[in-house]
Amino acid sequence: MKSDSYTNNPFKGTFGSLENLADTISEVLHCPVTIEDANHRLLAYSTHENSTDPARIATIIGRRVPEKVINSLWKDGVIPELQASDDPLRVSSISKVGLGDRVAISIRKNEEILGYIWVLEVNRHLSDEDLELLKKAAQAAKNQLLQLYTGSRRKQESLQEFFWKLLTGHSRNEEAIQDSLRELGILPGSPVSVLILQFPDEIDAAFEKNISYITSVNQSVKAQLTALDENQMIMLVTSALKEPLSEILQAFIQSFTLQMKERFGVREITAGFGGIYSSYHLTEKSYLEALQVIKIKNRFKEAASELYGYENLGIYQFLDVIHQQQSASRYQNQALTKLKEYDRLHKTDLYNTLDTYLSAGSNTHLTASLLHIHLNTLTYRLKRIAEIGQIDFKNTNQKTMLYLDLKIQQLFY
Amino acid sequence: MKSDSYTNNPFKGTFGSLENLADTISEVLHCPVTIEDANHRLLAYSTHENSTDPARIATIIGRRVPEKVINSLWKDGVIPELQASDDPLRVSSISKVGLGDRVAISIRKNEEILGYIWVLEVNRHLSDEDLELLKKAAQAAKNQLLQLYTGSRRKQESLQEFFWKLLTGHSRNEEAIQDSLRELGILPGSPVSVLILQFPDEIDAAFEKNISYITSVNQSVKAQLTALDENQMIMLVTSALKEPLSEILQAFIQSFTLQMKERFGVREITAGFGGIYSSYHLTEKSYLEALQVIKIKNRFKEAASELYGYENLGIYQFLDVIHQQQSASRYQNQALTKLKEYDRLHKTDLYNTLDTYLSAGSNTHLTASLLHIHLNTLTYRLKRIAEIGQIDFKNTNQKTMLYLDLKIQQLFY
DNA sequence: AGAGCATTTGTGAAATATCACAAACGCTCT
DNA sequence: AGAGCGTTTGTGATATTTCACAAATGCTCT
Repeated sequence: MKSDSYTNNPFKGTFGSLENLADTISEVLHCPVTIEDANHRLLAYSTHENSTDPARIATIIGRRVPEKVINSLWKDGVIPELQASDDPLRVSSISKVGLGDRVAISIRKNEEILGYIWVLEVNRHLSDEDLELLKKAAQAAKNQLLQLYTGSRRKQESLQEFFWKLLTGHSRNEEAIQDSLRELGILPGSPVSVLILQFPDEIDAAFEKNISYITSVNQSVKAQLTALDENQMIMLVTSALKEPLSEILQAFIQSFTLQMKERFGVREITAGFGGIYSSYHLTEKSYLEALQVIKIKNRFKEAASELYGYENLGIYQFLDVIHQQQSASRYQNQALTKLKEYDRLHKTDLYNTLDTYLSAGSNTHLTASLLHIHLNTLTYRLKRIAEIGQIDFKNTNQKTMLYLDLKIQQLFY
Repeated sequence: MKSDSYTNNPFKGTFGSLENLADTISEVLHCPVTIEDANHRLLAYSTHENSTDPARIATIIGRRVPEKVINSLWKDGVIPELQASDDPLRVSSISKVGLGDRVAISIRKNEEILGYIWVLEVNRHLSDEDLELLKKAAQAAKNQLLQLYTGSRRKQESLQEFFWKLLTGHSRNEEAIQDSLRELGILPGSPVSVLILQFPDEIDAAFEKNISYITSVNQSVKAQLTALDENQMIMLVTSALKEPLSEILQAFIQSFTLQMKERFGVREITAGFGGIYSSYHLTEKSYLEALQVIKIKNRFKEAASELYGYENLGIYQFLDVIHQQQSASRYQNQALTKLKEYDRLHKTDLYNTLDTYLSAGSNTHLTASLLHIHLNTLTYRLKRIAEIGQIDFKNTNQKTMLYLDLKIQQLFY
């Protein structure tokens, strides 16, 4: 009878230490085990196994889960899902951050998160029974952790993790956010926006120092929160100046890119910021908008080179909704299709000519020089384009539609 | 006990005729009652009451519910809802078609609709108990109707009602639709589109004759189904010719409007057609698109005067999705706002000037003549517009955005 | 090879757009 | 009333676009 009970729940009773518990779980499941607190600080890890993955090694070495890994888990929605449930969650490997296949479960008392247990599936794939056992292990860990947190030691969220929670839209309550901000020593003040600085390569510690130096020296823009995501630096920015934030940010980006180039020889910085809002629960929106700006700038290098703010994106703000509607109704721009077909058959360049011409605001001179062709060549081509594509260049509606469709095709195909 | 059972269900037992049943229901509920078959043909009506409404009078006179009323009930989703449930449905008065407040219930055997009972709430508002009684009345009517439909007399849908079912998207199964069409003597053939002809006034019988004459004389376009909706004639059209249907329809509309003007002196006809599809379950889509065309043509009289097909709407296809996205993100075009404010303060006409200029494809000559102003006046205004609105007329993105925003404001405000 | 076609380049004239400047108009404010 | 400002109209010079036509080039097909 006792043996039976043991098989059912090998984690009954108190263990001397969390290390003992980690080892026991590891023994039962035959997998490496890590136990973290709610802030992803390492509490204990099993020692019997040798095979493991880079993320676990880094966690053990640093006695904390690397920010990179935490960010990635937030972005993929893993942590929110863990926090919302008592059940184990299988997490597929994320090689980008050195994370192998694993199963995780949260340690919770009621709704409060106390920590997490991670089980690496290096040796074997956990069965449904194993997952049941893991739930029991989490129960056992709960008691241990409650003893650890003796009233005074409340959950202290890291700035970074809090920021990721905002960025991924997992904090919706404006008042709660403002309270947290004050606790974290940040004065929640007037309009903020999410600014993304994207560099050619992944940002390492030394490089981050350089960036931080330039941003902190700058007086106009204040970064309330900062996070790194591969080659992007993400900042929640505001300003004490009275000028519109969009202008301040624009000026900041220009001076920043200039300084990075002059001082550290870094070129090819793409920077953009999302909408400017007065509520922190719109941080995710602003972040997504900033990402959209970055995407557009990468696609339309020259045309969008002077664009930094989402609100200034112009038509680029709407290309995706138009595209969605077009896909739904199986729309195809006949003129463009015909031109492409003609180009293919005759090895001509009408499609690109039309794009350049329209993008150049129907300016023949400019277009010809951009294409390095004779003015008359251009006019000839335009005549052919009008014929083949049944285009009336005096019809603004049609011309606008062509322009939009051209940009959509460049963005999505 | 017997009396009790009678109170519970006064409609038990068979009645000699449906008229008797109608009178009994009317007595119990103190309201006028009408019973129709599945095709809205009058089967019986109560005679004890005198107060009634125009729709009921017309139904009794014509021994059928007027098409106008049926169409209206389809458009409002009343009939689909009745058909889907055994419960009574309260229908608010639709004064446009002479319909007073009433309660309706379908008479069904399993999923098959046998008919409907209508109760006019002229004297009193029916209570929940009354509605329960009505359900029982429908049960009683079921038995009567089943005797009426003796096997051979199946439900024969009218062309019009079938068409409305298509137009309102209540027929989704393509095969079933095609079967129905064949039954109705229509050969389901190649691409169809929904064409709407809109006239200045409501279409009466005499006028319908004139329309029908012109459409039937025409050889290129064939109307498979037709319906009237106030001042609109709605047609499901196809063609035997091999030219693209859009071109045929365009030519047809032009000749139709010309003939209506010459022969009957009818001006101000707005015509448009939706997408051209090869599947009948897309009829609703095509109908909605045709309605969109009509809407655009009414808003942008001159600019859209040569547009008839949805596929040729160009930017007008997307103004609504762009507008939705803009509303969601509380977007406002700063330049336009500033210009409007300036106009208000200085009693100038910059906003309209910009609109005309952009719509005229940035052609100064044309714009000046359209506005009846001197060329130099225009150039001066453009300079001011650029200053005030911070507009760079060489920036195509910005110009396009302005153009779109102008059209959106005209469409939605 | 060479006819046939689409394309590119060159030239010049006519139509349009752009710019600079001056004068006149109309409204508001003191 | 008249100064001040913004607006409109007029004139002329200059730049740009558009059009017509001719010639040269390049490619394909037989």
